[in-house]
Amino acid sequence: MSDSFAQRLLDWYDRHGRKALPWHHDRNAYRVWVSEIMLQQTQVATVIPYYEAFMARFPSVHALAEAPVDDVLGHWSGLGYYARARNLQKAAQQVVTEFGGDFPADQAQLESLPGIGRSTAAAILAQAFQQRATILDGNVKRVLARHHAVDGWPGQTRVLNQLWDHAESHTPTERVRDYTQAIMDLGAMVCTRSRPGCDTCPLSSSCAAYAADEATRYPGSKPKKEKPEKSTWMVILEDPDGRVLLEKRPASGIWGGLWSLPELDPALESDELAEACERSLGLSCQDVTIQAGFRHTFSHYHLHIRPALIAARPQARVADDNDRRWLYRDEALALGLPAPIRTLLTDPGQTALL
DNA sequence: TATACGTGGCT
DNA sequence: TAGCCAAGTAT
Repeated sequence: MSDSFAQRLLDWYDRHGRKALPWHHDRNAYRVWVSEIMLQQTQVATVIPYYEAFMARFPSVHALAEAPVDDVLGHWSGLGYYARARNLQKAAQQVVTEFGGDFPADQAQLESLPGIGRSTAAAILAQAFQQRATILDGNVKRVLARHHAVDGWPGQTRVLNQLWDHAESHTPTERVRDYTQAIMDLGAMVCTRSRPGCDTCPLSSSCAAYAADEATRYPGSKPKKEKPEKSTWMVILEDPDGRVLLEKRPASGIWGGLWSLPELDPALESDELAEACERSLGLSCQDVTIQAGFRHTFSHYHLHIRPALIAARPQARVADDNDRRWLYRDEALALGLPAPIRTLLTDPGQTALL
């Protein structure tokens, strides 16, 4: 065992740690990997129901590799960061073709797979293979920034490198799987962002921030920047049968790869929408109704969404049948609709449309 | 190095 | 309540 830091953490874990999360049973590299990807920037309570449904549908790396991508995205819909889902399937296909269906127990080879970075590779090594490896997620950053009174925002390379150094130096050679879970659990349950439970923390006796009574000063906060305001038209094109036109979004950008209502150039005036639909979608429209807009806030900008209900004339046809489909709402919900668009389609209270 | 990428919980 | 943040990675 390395230092008393790790030992105190393990003793605490034995009494208070989380040991019955869904990915803790039937533990193998595939199950650990899926959980780690879902848990990136996403809280445990949010992940659990998605994880259960995902594993029921894609129980093995082969099942995931062979599935239609819309099926994978559909199971991810509502979780956010959809590149994770597309990368997940790409990586599954690579594991099958390049590694014979077995995840490599090697840091560099794991990192060669899309969506797996330094910390996720280490988590898989520790959790699935019980190999000594060092993780550094948000919880660990907070614990270490406080324990060593590391100044500055972890987004800065200098600060990040310091945290990695501390993380490496504390990683024990024995019980790495439990240690890795322990330091994350401590961050999630005791060394929380606000109101940390220093009174019950096993590390308080050596914690520099606690000694200075300044736990919440660490880690340093991100410099704040003004979020730009963007705007878009979202058109609810309805054909005489009551079907709605959806289009598959490009793989990059917001809601990448998901099916959503078509967007139109925000510079268009409302009386130009019908003509714009005819031009860009190749179908004839009538009866444009502008709905109340609403603002949606993302990590880096605000988006003002202006919904427009447009009736398509009978026998309307669109170009690009692969990328655009007329669908009844129930069918639409089975696809990878992102949550805000799903709300538009299903919540009459919000839009007074449907 | 900075920015893009989502959604939901917390204060 | 509006802003901050969460089991990070890719570009």
